Amino acid sequence: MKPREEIGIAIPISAVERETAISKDTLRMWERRYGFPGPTRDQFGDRIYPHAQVEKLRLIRRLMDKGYRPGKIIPQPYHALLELLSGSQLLHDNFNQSDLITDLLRLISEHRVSELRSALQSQVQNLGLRRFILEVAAPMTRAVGDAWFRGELAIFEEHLFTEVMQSMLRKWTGEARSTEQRAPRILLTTFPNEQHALGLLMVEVLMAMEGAECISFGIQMPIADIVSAVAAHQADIVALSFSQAYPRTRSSEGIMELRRALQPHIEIWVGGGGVARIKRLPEKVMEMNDLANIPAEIARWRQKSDFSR
Amino acid sequence: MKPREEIGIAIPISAVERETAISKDTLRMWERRYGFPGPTRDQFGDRIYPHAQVEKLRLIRRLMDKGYRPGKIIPQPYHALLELLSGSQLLHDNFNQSDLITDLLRLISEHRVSELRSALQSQVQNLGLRRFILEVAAPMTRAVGDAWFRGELAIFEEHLFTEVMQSMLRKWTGEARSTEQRAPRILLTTFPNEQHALGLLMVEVLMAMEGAECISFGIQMPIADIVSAVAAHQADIVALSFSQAYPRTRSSEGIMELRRALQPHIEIWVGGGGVARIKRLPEKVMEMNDLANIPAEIARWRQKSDFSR
DNA sequence: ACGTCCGGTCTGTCCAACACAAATATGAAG
DNA sequence: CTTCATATTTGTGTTGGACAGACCGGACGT
Repeated sequence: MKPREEIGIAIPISAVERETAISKDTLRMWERRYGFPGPTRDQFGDRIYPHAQVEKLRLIRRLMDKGYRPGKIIPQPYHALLELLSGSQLLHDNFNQSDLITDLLRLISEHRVSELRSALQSQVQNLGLRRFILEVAAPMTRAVGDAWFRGELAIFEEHLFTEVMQSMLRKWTGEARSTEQRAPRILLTTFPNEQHALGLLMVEVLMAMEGAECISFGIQMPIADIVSAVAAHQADIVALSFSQAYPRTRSSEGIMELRRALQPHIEIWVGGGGVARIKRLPEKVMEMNDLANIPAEIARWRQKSDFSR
Repeated sequence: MKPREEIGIAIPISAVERETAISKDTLRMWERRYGFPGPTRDQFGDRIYPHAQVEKLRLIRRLMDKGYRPGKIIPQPYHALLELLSGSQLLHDNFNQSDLITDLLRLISEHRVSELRSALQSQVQNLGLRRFILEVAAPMTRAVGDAWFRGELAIFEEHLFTEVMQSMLRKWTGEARSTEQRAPRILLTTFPNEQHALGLLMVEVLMAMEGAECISFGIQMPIADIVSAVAAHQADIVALSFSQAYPRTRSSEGIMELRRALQPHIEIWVGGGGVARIKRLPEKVMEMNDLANIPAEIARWRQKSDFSR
């Protein structure tokens, strides 16, 4: 139990773990192996990390998410890493970023909340819910995450965007629907420590539009509880969402554990930036790499279901 | 990096951390100090925890959230802990629990989701939004938390209730309102590590009904960010929600830090089960011990504001 | 040219044992 | 009953080491 006075500019190891999502063990290991980070010590001999080092760690974390390996990037100076990042990603993303997204981002950074809200609302009117999610909500969520990372948005501005978008999406969830077809009953959730709820919500709305019976449990559900809930609600499919930041080992390990615990006829669908990087998924797990595929997958399930009946 | 074969019924330490939210370090420390948990070892000498021990750990975790200390409860056998759990709060709460709440709880435990949803919906119709929140949503949130604690509801059932209620409440947030009176601009959020969003949502809806301009940042906002956001959005009031489980020291310390960082004319309103137990609140902090007081407080603010103009 | 197998290197997570500040309980004195 | 000082409890930090599995690059066969 060692909370103590903030040291102004330098933060303790637990705070670094929270901010960078790099575990304490790994931070100490890097220090031993690569000589970075090289935190100073406080009056009790505990590590405290200066702001600049934390910034570099964030950069490293982001590059690792893109596939770079620690040994190659940790020894390099900050500016070289920045170049790597802009070389790999900025071009691609800014290129496809529509004017609309850019305008909406500006509304966020200028704190014009009500204008943001009405701009989004009118997009829903124009495009319809389905295209709104695919062409506005999803790209914007990605753009906001990237802008936060590049320091163009404060974390609280990202939070605010999340809230506004959540309010909009929730309006279309959880309403009773009746369809002639057999509706797959889909249980939606995320693993523990996953904080991002937006991806899940977008999926929920899209699935509901296809006539699926969605039961969302929100974020952070222990695996054992997922198993109980599947049994209790007689779900046909479990849909899991993983954000970019979710540790690869955790996600693939967790998915395998879940696959083993569930009966084979229960399908597992996974999606989000956090699964794109996983190389080997277990058998009998569906990767949804594009929200636009949801209708096709639900149709496939219905066909399979009719056939086996 | 040590993913390896699951041993069927026993799980490695990382999985226990994920499932119980007790850190690896703490698990090892308890083993040394109290002799529990006593995991067996796999072929590599790593700890693997049998299912029964994980269940006891979950129980311990719940009791600690209610204020029990590890040293007192860890040595006790499983059944004794179960008794502690059911004995602690049962009397008081069942006494003034209305039939309606009891019925709704039954719908949750029997997994009749769509019926729960329509039952709630019709309550909104009957009572109006304001009375619905005060007389149904708030007491139910408390009842569900208690039922979970007593083991009558699984955690996934509490999650599901939260999602359903959130969907309902979100429908009334974030809509543009225009009032003649000067609307206080209210920033809503919680401190880091606070997971409960429902209280905040209920407050948001009630405040919005009084014509306040609510800007909700969702949960888990660092204090420094709150300060920046107040400046950016020129908020008049910061409203914070604390759930029962929130550590007392963190809340009172955090509130004091926030009070020091904000200009004196910015009001701080705090509420929720987590502040009821705090003895000394700093000067110039409003405690909202009842949701029903919100209209009066907003009226007070308007009067004060008119006067000082 | 392309796929596949195989050694060597890289890397994160686990282990042990200990240290100690802060939180909490306990008991004494006003 | 409150207040203050002292004792106990408890989580998080420390060092240093081990090693399984992921990853890379070269050799080989088709």
